[in-house]
This record gives sequence, C-alpha cells and structure tokens, in this order.
Amino acid sequence: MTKRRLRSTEQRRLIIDTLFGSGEHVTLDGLLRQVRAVDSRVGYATVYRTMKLLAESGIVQEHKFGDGFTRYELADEEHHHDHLICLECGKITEFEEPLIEELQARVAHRYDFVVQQHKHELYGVCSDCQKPKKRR
Amino acid sequence: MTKRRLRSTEQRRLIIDTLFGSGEHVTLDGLLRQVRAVDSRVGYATVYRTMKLLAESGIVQEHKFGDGFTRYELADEEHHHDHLICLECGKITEFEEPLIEELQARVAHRYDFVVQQHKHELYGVCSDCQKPKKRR
DNA sequence: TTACGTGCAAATTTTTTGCATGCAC
DNA sequence: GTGCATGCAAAAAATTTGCACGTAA
Repeated sequence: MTKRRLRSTEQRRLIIDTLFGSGEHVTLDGLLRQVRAVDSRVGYATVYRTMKLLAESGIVQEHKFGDGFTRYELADEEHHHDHLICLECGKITEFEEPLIEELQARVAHRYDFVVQQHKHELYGVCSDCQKPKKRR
Repeated sequence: MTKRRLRSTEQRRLIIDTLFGSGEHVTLDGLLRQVRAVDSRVGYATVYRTMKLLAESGIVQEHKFGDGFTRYELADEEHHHDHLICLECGKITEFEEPLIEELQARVAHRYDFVVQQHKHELYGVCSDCQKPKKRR
C-alpha cells in the first residue's frame, strides 16, 4: 500500500495546459503534436503515461469511439454529458439529458448494480452530413 | 460497384453455429477456441474476416468494453438491449429500457441527428461483487 | 472453370514497458 | 541525495493483409 507521490514537472504542466486549450476529444497523437509545438522534445510515452495517470485520477475521461484511437477529454463533475458521433465526418457532439441519467440510475438499482461511470453514445449522421448527397 | 457474392462455406457455417451456441459477448479468441474444438484447422483470419462480414451485414454487433478485446454478439432487431459491465469480475449483464430509447430518440431529433446505432454501457460493480470484500 | 474463401505468416497499428539518465523535492 | 519522471527504442498486444492454394457454384 505504498503511497506514490506524484511530481509536478514541466512536461506534465505543459500536457495539462495543452489539454485544456485543445479541442475536446483529442487523441494521443493529436495531443502530442500540440505539445510538441511548444516543446518538441516531449516523448510519446510521457504524454501516454500522463494521460493514464490523469484518467486514473478521474481528471480526464478516456473514450474509444471505435475509430481506432483512444480519445481524451477533461472530466466535468458537474455536468455529465454523452456523445453523438457522426459516422460521416467524425464530428463529436455532446449532449446532456438528466432524465436519461435518472432512468439509468433506476436500471442500475433494479440490478443492484453500483455504477461508477457510464457511456452513452449515439452513432449516426449529423445534420451537416445529411443534406448534401455528395461529400467526402 | 461490383456486387460481391458471398459463399456459404463449411467454416462460415461452423463459425455461425458456434456463435449461436456460445455464451454471448465472445471475443475472437474465445470464438476461435470454440470453433477449433470442432475443427482444429480453422484459422484466426477466417474467424476474423467472417465476424467482420457479419458485423457489416448487421447480423452481429461488435462491442469494445474496454478490456482490450473486441467482443461479438448476435444482433437482435426486436429487442435492443444495453449493458452493465462489472469492473470486478467482468460479468456483462443486459438490460432493456424503452423509456431511455425514447428519450434518446428525442435527443437525436433535437440535434437533427440520424441515429444508426447506439451504445449505452454502465460500468461499475455487480451485485455479486459488492457483498464479499475479499475477491479475486 | 472462375472467383471467392482459407490458412499461414508477415505486416500494421496502437498501446505498454525496460532502462539509463534527468530533475523535482 | 533519493526516487519519481522522461525519452528512446524495443516489446506487446490486437488487428489487418498478402499470397498461394483450396473449393463452392
């Protein structure tokens, strides 16, 4: 049960700052690219390990939307949101629906299940990609 | 636009039969193991490609529950269900909740989004894993 | 016979890890 | 000074693919 002490390092600060500034739902590669724009000597593994730590701490959320990349976004304790993922253009839209959360809680209770986190994702075609028949 | 014709082969029949008989949410490895119990000469790639085809045809659903393996289950047009995933023992429980589907449809409509499929997963601790403090 | 399907192994792709060195505390 | 953090490159792990041979139709 050794308590590991985490250190504040230049890289970690940079990574976190970048995460705040970056668009949401960044991939590791995307994040690394942005981080390297500031300090080109940061390694992939550092970003990888930092995100892992942050995910474990609950500061960021990991998402696997099925395109083969793990994506990260800052967790928001206040407003939990879920996602609409456009299969055409890849755009990710967030939505909040308290009633769904409520029903979800009831489902969990029905199964005597303690929910720690959840994922609710709708995959389909966003409004932008519906009108134009030609695209891509 | 060449239409590719699919063939019924011994391997495919075996794989599909096995899928029907197997517990739900099998991994490729698990499926392959079961298939090989019947015919040990079936290759990984065959199962892989067959599942891919079936997924594209909408006959099976692919799931990535985050344990690093893609899992498959037969799609059920009638009753769409979602999942409770126990982070302790890995057990996967299914649930149906029409009201959530209904609300979900409203959310999609609100964003003018055409849903093709969705994923609603609750991660946490199942009833079996709650009582006993000692486990694993 | 004519493609499509199969098996094997190699190639890709993404995620993880070992280790020598660097740096925070 | 001590031990966590970093970078690099190598290792793992899972998924895809190329190719020669097999086989359904």
